[in-house]
Amino acid sequence: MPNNRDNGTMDAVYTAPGYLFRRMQQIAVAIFVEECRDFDLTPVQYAALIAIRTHPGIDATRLSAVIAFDRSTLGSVIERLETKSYIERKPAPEDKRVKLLYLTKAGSNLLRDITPAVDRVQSRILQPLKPADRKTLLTLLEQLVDLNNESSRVPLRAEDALEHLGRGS
Amino acid sequence: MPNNRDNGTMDAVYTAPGYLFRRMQQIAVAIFVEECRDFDLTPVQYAALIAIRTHPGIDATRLSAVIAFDRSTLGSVIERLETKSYIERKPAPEDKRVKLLYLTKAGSNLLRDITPAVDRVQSRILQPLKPADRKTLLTLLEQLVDLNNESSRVPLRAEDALEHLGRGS
DNA sequence: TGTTGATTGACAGTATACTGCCAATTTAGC
DNA sequence: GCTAAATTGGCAGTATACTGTCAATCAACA
Repeated sequence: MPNNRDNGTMDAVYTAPGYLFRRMQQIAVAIFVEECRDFDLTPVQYAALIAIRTHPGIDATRLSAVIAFDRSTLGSVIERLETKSYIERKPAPEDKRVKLLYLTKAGSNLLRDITPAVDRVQSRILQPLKPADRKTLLTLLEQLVDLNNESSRVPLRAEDALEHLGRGS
Repeated sequence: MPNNRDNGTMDAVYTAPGYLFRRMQQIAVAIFVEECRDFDLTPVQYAALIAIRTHPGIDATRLSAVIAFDRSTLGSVIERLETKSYIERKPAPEDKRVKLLYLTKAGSNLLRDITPAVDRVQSRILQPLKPADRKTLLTLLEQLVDLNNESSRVPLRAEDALEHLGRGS
């Protein structure tokens, strides 16, 4: 078999940034699931909980902007978090359309308990690299995500949450 | 509002590798969809087609190993590709369990036509970075995916396809 | 003030991803 | 050769993601 190495077009797939980012995302999720098996929480649910803790009383639309997750997807995420009693959804008195999100005590406790596991996740993802390379990759990755923000379907708008808080206070 | 900058825990989310890889994957998919709007093809379907072209007569299980996609997921991907007549599924004569995958003429033509768009996708993903940084990031990313291969739910096994070909020839 | 336009949350539909489970089939061990 | 274990593809169930659409509601403007 002389053509073991000339899989040709497959190499183009294996070295394409799009393919590599997909693989890394899958790997990161797999590590998260493994480390957090004891807690009934997914990566997206974790990010949502952190954002709600940081911005108590945020609504779903603003939450989606703050963590850059799709608003439609977030609907079911919020529903699951509410079913598990980690958050509460209260109608806003001054606007009958919006529902304000608050962390419950159970949600707060969960975040406290899961933090060490999540720290291990982030550490394990980059672990195979040399420390200097980890730093380099992370810096470039942050830059790239930021510079590509507008190419995303749901660009990150961290300020929107403050706008919202400005209303109430 | 004095605490604009101390969103504290959100910064931990924004700089976490897991979060950044998720964002980059979403961005990469968004760019793919935009560039390939004229073609009825998703990133996963594209990778599957390339792999089938490279390994004609591969079966679903080996295909999942060659592109490192989940076998269950791949079932519906293959079904969609077959519905769109880009591939054919033929029963293997020597093993009644397996169904062999082949690219059709339409699939072949599609790959030929879509290639420039896919090249633009890969180029656009890294475009915001300086050329030297693109190379650095890509190299580190390739290393990281390779070193984390076993942490993936479906590790890449490029050789399995050759094993399979060894049977028939 | 009354209508238009925007916003919010909900829903339907499609496409990954992953976990399990299952039947048919093949292979391995005895 | 016969049974047990492994393989293959399919299916059900859950969880992202994204596209649309829709009704209720609010805001802005004529």
